[in-house]
Amino acid sequence: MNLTNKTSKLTNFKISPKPSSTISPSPPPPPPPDPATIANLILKGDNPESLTQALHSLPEWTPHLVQTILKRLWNHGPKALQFFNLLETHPSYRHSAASFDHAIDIAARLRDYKTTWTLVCKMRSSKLGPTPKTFAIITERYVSAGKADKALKIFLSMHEHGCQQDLNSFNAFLDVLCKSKRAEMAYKLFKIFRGRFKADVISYNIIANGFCLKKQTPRALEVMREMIERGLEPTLTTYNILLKGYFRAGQIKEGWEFFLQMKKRKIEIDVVSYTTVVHGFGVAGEVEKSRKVFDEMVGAGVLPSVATYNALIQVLCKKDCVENALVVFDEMLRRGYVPNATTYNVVIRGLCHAGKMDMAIEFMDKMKDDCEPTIQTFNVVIRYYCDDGEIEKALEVLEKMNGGTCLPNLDTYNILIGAMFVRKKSDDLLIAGKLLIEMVDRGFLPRKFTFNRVLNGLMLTGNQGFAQEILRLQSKCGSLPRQFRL
DNA sequence: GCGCCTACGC
Repeated sequence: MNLTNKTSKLTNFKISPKPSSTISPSPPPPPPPDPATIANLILKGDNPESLTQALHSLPEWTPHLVQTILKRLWNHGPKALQFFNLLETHPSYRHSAASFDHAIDIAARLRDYKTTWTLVCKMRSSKLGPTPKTFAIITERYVSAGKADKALKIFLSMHEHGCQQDLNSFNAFLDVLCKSKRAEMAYKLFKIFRGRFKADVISYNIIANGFCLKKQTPRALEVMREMIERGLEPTLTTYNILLKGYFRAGQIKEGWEFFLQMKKRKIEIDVVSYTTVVHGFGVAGEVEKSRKVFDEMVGAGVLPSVATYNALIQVLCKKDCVENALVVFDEMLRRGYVPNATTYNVVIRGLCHAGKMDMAIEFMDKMKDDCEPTIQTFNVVIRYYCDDGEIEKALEVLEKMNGGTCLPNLDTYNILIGAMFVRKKSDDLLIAGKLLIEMVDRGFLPRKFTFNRVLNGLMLTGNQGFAQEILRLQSKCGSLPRQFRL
């Protein structure tokens, strides 16, 4: 047995089998394994054999623990899949359907379709699926990779994988198309298949929302009329979709009139409607109207949600000043609301934008009492440090990420690499090269522009050798699976 | 299964 450093590290964290020197007759059970520790072990473990051994020797694997670790490794696709594969040979643990879905999502995001379908086959032979959820994930990834036709074929062949299509999966597929701005294609398919799947209000809502996302409110209205003609009653969701559509398309007046019409027709306006209007007015620069609607809703017997507060706080940050936003933030706390990650991210962005970096960092620490910082939190702070020329501080934040909760994503790398050119320092270019290698290693594909920029920089600063290395990496990337934004 | 809040189109 070859016990490496990595395995003894496990002992330090007390997640290996109990020590033999127990005094009490019934020793307390070992503490549950800490997901962060295990995730870091996987990230650092470059020796697959010792890693396998370490993971297999863990006392209790649960689907929940596996899920948590996969989530943590989300921005390191190759490592996440390695982890998933290593557990497949575990003597007793068996993957759950949810873990399979997660691994399939990661493989498809890496555009590693061979692995994706291998996992689907394994899922089937373990009698865990594939489920409609699995197909929603796969088709979404194909569509966002620009392969909508392939996604359609996959949807239509679901039954060959032992998964029957029904109205729910049809709606889910339409939604995938609409969310990636393919409302026209979704609408065509909808017309072809609505009889076969007995399209319902939700199908119509999805299509209407698809047109709204493309700022085509007249088309969305058409869809709504069509549903009425066919004897389906629009729901509050239908109206809220249209309402949002007007504001998103910049039709503020139309949006407000639509809202008044909803009131007039005695439609029970809910917190979503109000949040839409508060946000819509604010984004259009109508801060006073935004506030007025916010104040009105309580009188109308509709309580604001955290999302409503988030909308108002964001509006004040962007169109008024961060100080007034903080007043609302405090008011929210006084009324017993628990801010979520969006609340903090909005406030942190506002503080950064106002040049109050120290306060932003304070909020980032305070945030941990209520929720975990997200990738957006880190990216905002890194971006503003870079803009301020505080490259070292930005890199410190990156270090923190790699040692902790949230791994850097494509945006993080793009922001940082971009910042390595402002000081015209040779050392910065070396860091840019290192970051480029790291991001490729983690399954992100840099744009051609990024490669060329780093190459030029390295050549100009006399780092020909390193430039050669980057060049080799670039040619290797041509055949690598591609990954893009989340 | 759809709708509100971070982030949005170059």
